[in-house]
Amino acid sequence: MATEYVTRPRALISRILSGERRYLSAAAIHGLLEREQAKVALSTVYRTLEHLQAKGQVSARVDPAGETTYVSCAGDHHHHAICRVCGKVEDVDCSALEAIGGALKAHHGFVLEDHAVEFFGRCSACA
Amino acid sequence: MATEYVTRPRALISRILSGERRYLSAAAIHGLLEREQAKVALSTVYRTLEHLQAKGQVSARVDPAGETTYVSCAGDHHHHAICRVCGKVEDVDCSALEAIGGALKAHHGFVLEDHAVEFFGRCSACA
DNA sequence: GGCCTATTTGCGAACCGTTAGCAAATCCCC
DNA sequence: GGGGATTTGCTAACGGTTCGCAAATAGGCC
Repeated sequence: MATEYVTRPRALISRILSGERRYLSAAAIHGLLEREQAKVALSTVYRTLEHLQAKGQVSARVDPAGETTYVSCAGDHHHHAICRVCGKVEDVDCSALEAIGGALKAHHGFVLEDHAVEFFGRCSACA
Repeated sequence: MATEYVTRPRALISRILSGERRYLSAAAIHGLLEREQAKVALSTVYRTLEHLQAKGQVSARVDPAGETTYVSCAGDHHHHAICRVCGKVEDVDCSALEAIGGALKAHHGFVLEDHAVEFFGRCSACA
């Protein structure tokens, strides 16, 4: 059965992700690895990202250009505020949204099951 | 200067989009056109979609698989509730979100400039 | 420490949605 | 109907992502 190995590429990628609180593409991570002389194949980066996602340690976002990007991320339900200048990601809880469920039901007969929210602006350092 | 032509492919695609209130991929639209014997090149579908987007008549969304999908859509600021069963899209105004700006500023020093929201659930017909 | 087997990696080719180049067709206006 | 700008169709290229398979690695066991 599926025993899980801790390998060098996985350790490196996990470290990079928890250090950089920004959405990074697979190619960007691959680039950072090269910069520190670590030879890891791009396909390994993709597979590791998929693996970390399955473990709930990373969440993914597809940017408007269609490129998938990744941040390290605790598992519980929350949203992200993304700085347009430096890319920094802040965790946002928004219980405010639950309230909208009632309005959707009343106006459209729509039963709300889930939602996705992203905030864009400037973080404290870039304001 | 850029005079704008109304052509057969553009008319067909506009009609399909305003008829189907669901997010459709370029390939899906191309398929619908074929089904009605209209011969339009896939690249024309892409160009028309880009054109309609620029005119503010269509809005795009990149699905988790990275495929871009399109709906006809009025210009003013609102969000979409997407039925998970039939794909139907309802327009949702959510002034409730404006309130979150204050909390973001207070907790993280984050200056909110914009947001993106999507709701998922079941529409009245599919509930 | 060395061995064994399942897991993971690296490489390259394949894939798929999307974009670009260019000649032919189309639209609009006079 | 004629003429010039815009749009289309076709095909090839592109960029990100996935896949297949043999070589390398992790980790338990003697």
